This record gives sequence, structure tokens and C-alpha cells, in this order.
Amino acid sequence: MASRFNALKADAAWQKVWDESRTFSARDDSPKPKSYVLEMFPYPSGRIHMGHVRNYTMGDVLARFRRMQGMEVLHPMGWDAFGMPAENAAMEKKVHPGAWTRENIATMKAQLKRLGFALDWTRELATCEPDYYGHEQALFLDLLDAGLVYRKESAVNWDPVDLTVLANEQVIDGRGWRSGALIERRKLSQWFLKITQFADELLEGVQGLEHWPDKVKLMQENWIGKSEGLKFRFALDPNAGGTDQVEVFTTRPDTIFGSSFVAIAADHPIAQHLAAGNPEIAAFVEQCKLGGTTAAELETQEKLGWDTGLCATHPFDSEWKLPVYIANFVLMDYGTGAVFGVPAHDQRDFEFATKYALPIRRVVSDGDRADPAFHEDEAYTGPGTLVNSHFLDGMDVADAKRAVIVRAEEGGWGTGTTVWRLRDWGVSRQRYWGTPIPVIHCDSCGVVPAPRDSLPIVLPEDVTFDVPGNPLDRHPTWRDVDCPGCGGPGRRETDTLDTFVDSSWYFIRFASQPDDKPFDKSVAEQWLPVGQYIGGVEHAILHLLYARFWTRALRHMGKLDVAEPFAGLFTQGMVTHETYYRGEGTERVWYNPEDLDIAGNGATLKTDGAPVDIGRIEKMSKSKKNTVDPTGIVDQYGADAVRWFMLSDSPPERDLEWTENGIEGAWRFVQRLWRLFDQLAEQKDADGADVALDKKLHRTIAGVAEDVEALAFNKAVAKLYELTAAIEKASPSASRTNAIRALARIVAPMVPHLAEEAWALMGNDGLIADAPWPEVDPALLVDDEVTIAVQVNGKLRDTLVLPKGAAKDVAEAAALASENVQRALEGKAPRKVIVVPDRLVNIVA
RNA sequence: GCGGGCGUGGCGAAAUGGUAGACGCAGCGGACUCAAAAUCCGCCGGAGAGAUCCUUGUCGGUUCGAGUCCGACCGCCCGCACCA
Repeated sequence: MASRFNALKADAAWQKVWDESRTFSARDDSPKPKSYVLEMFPYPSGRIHMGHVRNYTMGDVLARFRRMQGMEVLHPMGWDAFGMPAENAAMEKKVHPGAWTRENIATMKAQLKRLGFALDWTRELATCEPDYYGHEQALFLDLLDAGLVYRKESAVNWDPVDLTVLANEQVIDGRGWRSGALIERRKLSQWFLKITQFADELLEGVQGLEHWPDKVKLMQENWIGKSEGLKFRFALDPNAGGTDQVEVFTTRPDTIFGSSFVAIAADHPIAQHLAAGNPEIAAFVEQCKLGGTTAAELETQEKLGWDTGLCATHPFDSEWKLPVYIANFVLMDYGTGAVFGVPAHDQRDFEFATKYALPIRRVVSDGDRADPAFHEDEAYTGPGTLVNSHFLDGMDVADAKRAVIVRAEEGGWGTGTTVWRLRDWGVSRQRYWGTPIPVIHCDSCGVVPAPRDSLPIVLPEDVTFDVPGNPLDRHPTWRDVDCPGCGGPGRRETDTLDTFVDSSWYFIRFASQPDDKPFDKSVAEQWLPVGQYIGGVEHAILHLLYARFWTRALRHMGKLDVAEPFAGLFTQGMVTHETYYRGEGTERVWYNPEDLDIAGNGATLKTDGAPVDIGRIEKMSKSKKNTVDPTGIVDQYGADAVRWFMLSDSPPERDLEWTENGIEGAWRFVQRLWRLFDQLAEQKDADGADVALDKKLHRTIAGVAEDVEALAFNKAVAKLYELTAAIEKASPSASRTNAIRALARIVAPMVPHLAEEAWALMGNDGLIADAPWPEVDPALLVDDEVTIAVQVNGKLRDTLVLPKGAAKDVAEAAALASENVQRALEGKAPRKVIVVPDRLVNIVA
């Protein structure tokens, strides 16, 4: 009598065995080929969610599969533990950010262990601990020594009521999330890393990333945004802006004869100078500063301009004067902070010119029209021939660009330049819960690096969050220190580092974690680059670019001989869920599905029984409260069923909507597998070969290996369903016994607890986790017969079974002999016959 | 606004330019059972009695042949530098 698989008992038992035998600890000195499998480490937000389960299950299957292929696998786990939510919790719940974070880590670690991931916990790290961030401070000083760090003024979101800096996320419709005050952009002196120094190599490096998704590579290239153009100076008249010229940058020098205005940023020095002497301009500049700092906000706000009364002289015609505007859509951070406007051939300029009644003049012909009058309702930005442009007339856009650059350089008023969309990385954060920036400010010595022997500079524990702002600013005993230069009174930097810095090198620290330095070069190089990195597509740009930069900066400093940190990248889809809410706008309250009774087409709140509104299906997030806690489900069905379900159905790169449908199916399949293993253990060995089953088995071994390598787990799962069904249907034979034994190993990476239990039950020694992946017999992968499709005029009319490799004329003759084909031809003679060997015959009549 | 992606049955999906819907979920019918659970067998895109026709967001194009390639459009999603 077959027993049922007791998942809860098996989970606990095998997790204990793996733990005690340190099965998954990676050995630096192993002679085996090394494989580094890494999933993006989690932020310890409280409890793990389904997105984590999905992410880590994928990595786990690959890690276990690589072990079975005979590799020494590094598969570590840690915590991206600094960040804002801990400070918010401190304000709301009166707990210390450190206590809150460490408690979350303990909870989440237990939850991850419960899923039986093949992780090397001996290398666990948390970025909020001094034994991590102290090394980060040392690396920051290295970058400082190498000249890759500098200070400059940069805008932040300033809440004038709470008197604090807000993150973009905390600015909602231009207002502070707590105070509701209108946010303004304010400049602060901040630390920057010179990522732009590596712009060229970061861009070129993208090409070599063969195992990255094309979409991510494209996004990185566009983000870095190399553009060739012309930087040139307009003479200004009158000299009222504090200077007699303004430098602009353009990627379209070809359109220079279509310009009708010059626009400068509100924080351009000329605008600042004018504002100082004119209250109206000062008011306009202030108005431009309202609102947040995000690109989306800046680019969608209403375009505003202020005519300064200054005139710019056209470089090719000293009689041609262009008005100079201060405009809120010009960014000081890109190019020179000033542009010339060509309304006919730039949509933003078109809208601006329409609003302020400026001339719109055609200089690029789209082929239909060449006259200067431009009456279209949007700018023409496509290719064409230059018109109304003096010496440029008749050239195409590319030639005209070159011609203008040549003239500008000859005339000495401009130079051809490369500019990057990429800006240097601002790493200063006016917050407590982050890595302290290891520098000291001194009135006499200026900014002085903290002495290396003072590292780690540890965050003070005795801080309060009862008032907004950075507690480090108001902590004199921590803040006030002697200047290492002159010994006089100094003040620690109270800004902390962006948490993206923490995540820019953790994968190196996983590979090597000595006490006395960030990492050991030769040990780290044994593991790096990460062979397969897996995480959410939301990190496709920033985190990945920063980590690539950090790695290149280390190479530049001679500290690590690795160019790219992640050889393979996979971006998984998000786990989504319906949302539930009441109320509108700022009054809206979100509800967690666990607090609701959800039936067919409605949902009610358990506490009051009244209905709630059902919102859209969205990414699971704390703010929308549409998260599902995996723990209850793991306790109910066992780790293997949850893992199996996470791998089934949805392709891993696509979003997965969590529904409770399907976990039942996964549970049933786990039991189905168990019955096969359990029955095999009871029955006597059978004799005889079953060639069809042998073929199915070997095709599955090969197919699953291919799918797992490609992280196409849903396809591997489908193949395993088919193999299981085939085994169940087969009569007892030596082939069948062999197939069941092999099946245990094929499913082992996905349902490891069940597989270990089966392995032991079938009388094997050791762990299945250490067993090799089954070998494929290539002879069993080929068929001697194939089914080919027969089409008439591209429509399927019949199928034929032919010997594999049948000659074209044999296939054609067989197709023409088909009754269905003759009927479809209606007596017409074939004009052409296309034969694709072993696939199809298409008869064109 | 800019950049990137996605769109196939009731649902999740599969398909080197070559038989659309493998596999799973849900559903329906049946077997076993006193009954239920579990399990097993069968059906399962739409229309039609059938031959057959229609069907991969919409429209157009390339091709002997398009879910797949190209163009335009519609819808949804992600990122936009201080969320992680």
C-alpha cells in the first residue's frame, strides 16, 4: 500500500542534513570548475514575499543543477539592509532602525531556510553591519585617492515645512508626503562618483555581454546616451547677464538656420545673475524651482519661458538676433544648460515657439515641402534634405552636421563634442540609516579623509526620530571630532551613502570576505564574474550600471582584474496580485488579501463584513498591501509544492499573477511523483526493454537540461509532466525501473526534499544533492520516422508519416498522392512544390 | 515627456518563418466507493449535422507559407538618476 509523501517531515529532516553536513558551502580551493549563481539580495522589509520565493527558487534550481553537473557552486545570500523603510518604521513604531532591520533579517532568514534553498549561509552578510560597511568606507577612500570622488552642488527635494530632504518617492503630486507642503528644488553640496569617466567603456562593454537580455543592453546604452554634437557660443547683447556670450550644446547643428530662440536653464549662471538684479526674474526663477526633481516631472510640466530681453547673435549672420529665454524645460545637468530652439524640427521647441509666438522655419525637407513656412501641427524630426540654409542647402542631415562643425571649428566659435546623457552618480543622502561617508570637515583644512585606522566609522546607536531630518546632524558627540589634519575642531560628514553603493560590490564580498580588507583579489577573481545573476527587471538600469561602474573603478585602481561583474543576467517578471481598497485620492486605504474574504467577483473586509473595491492587478508591494505571505502556504503544502508551482506555468521573464489555483495541482504532482518512487521500492525488478520509454526518458533528460540552462523552467516542468505520464502508463520493464530512478535525479533541483527522500528509499548512499546529472544516450534522441505537414497554398490539408530523411521527390510524390490534397487542388495542376525535408510539403496551385 | 517591453482558448501558457493551442489550472462526463476524499479514463478555442470555415490586440506589408519578420495604430506594464 502506497504511503503519502509527508512533506513537512521530509522538509525538516533534509534541511537539517544539508545544514549539518554543510552540503552547500562553497570551497575556494575546490579543484572542480567554479560556478557563481547569484540572485539579487533582498531588502529586509519584514517578511519574504512571493517575488522572493520565485527569484530564489529559480536561482536554486540552477545552482543545484550545476552541482549535479560536477561544478563547485557559490550560491550565497545576504541582506541589502540600509534604507528608508527602517527610518520610517522608527518614526512610526518608535523602534530603532537597527533593531527593526535585524529582527526582519532573522524572520526572513527563517522563512528562506524553510524553503530548502541550497545556499551557502556561511557567507551571509548584511550591509548595515560595520564589518560590511567599514570595508565600503575603505573603498570610498580608495576612490577618493584615485580622484574618482568630488563634491558639487546638486538639487534635492526640499520640504519647507518639515525642513527636510525628501526622496522622489516621498513627493506626491509636488507635495511632501507627510507635511503636504509644496516641494521645492534646493541646492546642497553633495558627493559624486565619476561614473562619467567610464561612460565610454561602460557603453562599449555592453556589446560584450552575450548572456544579457537584449532589452537590458539597449536600456543601458540609451541610458548612457552617447551623442555627438556641437558646443558653440552665441555672442550676447546687451552684456546684461554678467557675460557677453552663452555656450549651447546641440545634437542637431544642421538645423542652425532654423533657430528662432535661445533658452537657458533657470539655474544657469546668466539666469542667476539676472535674477539678482530683477525681482520679477527672481520670482520666475523661483517658480521654475517648484516641484520635484524627477525627469518625468520636469518633462511633463507646462513649458514656461521668460524673455530676458537679451539677444544672441547668430554665428553665421551678425544681423540675425535671437531672443534669449529662461525656460523650465532646459536642464542645467545636461550639456551646457543652454540650447538653441529649432521649432520646426524639435517637438519641445515647437510647443515653446507656438506658446510664445516665435518664428517656425523649415530647414529640413521631408521630401514633400521645401518652403520656409511651416504649418504642420508637430515638429518634423525625420531624415531629409537641408533647405533654406545657405551653404547647407541640398545636403542630407549627416553631411550638414559635419559641415557646420567644420565651419565652427575653423571660425573658432565652437567645437564638435561628445556629450553623455549619463550624469555623475550623486551618493550623498541626508539620512541616518546608511553607510557614514568617511570624511571630516574642518574650517582650516577643508574636507579631510577620515584616517584609515579610524574605520569602521560606526553609526551611533543613541539616536531619536521624533523630529524630521538626519539625527546625525544633531548628535554632537558623534559629529564633532578632531580634524586629522590640524588637530583642531572638525565635524564628521553627516550624510550617508546611497544604498546603491552597498549593492555595487556585495557580490565581490560574497566571493571573498577577509576581516582586514574588503576582499582578497586572487580569491575573488577565482569566482568572478558572477556566472548567472537573477533579479527583477526594475533593476535593469541603475543597480546594474552602478555595479558595472564600481567593478570597472576597482579594475582601474588595480584592485580587481574583472571588467564586467555579471557574465549572465536574467530578469524575472514580477509577482502581481489584485489590489483592494476603499476611498479615493489621498483618502484611499489599501487592504491586504489576508484580511479579506474574497469570493467570485467581490471581496469583503473580515473585520466589518462590508465590501471593498477591487483594483487593478499590480506588482506586489507594501504600499498597495497586495502581498501574499508564502509561509502559510509552505506549511500547508510543503516547500517542494511551492517551489514546483513557482516554476510552472508562467515563463520566468514574464509577470506572474499569484492565485491560489495551481498550488493544489503542484501538490498533486508531488504526490504523483512520490507514488512512482514508493511503488518502485516495493515491487520486484522487472525485465525487458521499452524503447519508446527509453527515448522519452533521454529526450527529457536532454530537454530539461537545456531548459534549465536557459532558465525556461515552465518548459522543463511541461516535459516532466509528460515523462511522468509516460512512465505511469508504461508496463513494468527494466526501462521503466531505470526511468523512475533517473526521474528522481531530474526533478532533484526542483523538488529537492522529495528527491532526497526517494533517493534514500531506493537504497542509494549519500545525498541526491551530490549525485551526478543523468547521462544522455545520443542514439536515443533520434527518430526513424517523422510526421510531415502537407499544405496546399499554405493551408494544411493532410499529414504524412515518412522515414526520417526521405528524399524530396519521395515526399512530393507521397503528398500528391493524398486524397485530401487532390480534393483541395480541384483538378488544378501544381505550379510549384516546396519541400522542407522532414517538416512539410507545400503545393502551390 | 523620454527609454524599454508585453498582447495567443474561461485562465497560466507552448510553438529554429513551416501541423497554432503541447503541458498545467478551472470546467464537464464517466469509473471506483454505502458515501466522500484520493485516484483513474474521456471531453474541453468558436461556428457548423457534416464537408469545411473562422481564430494569435487592430490595420497594412514582405513571403510558397507569418503568432513569429517589417510599418502604423490601440491597450497594458516597467524604468526615468533620493524606493529598493
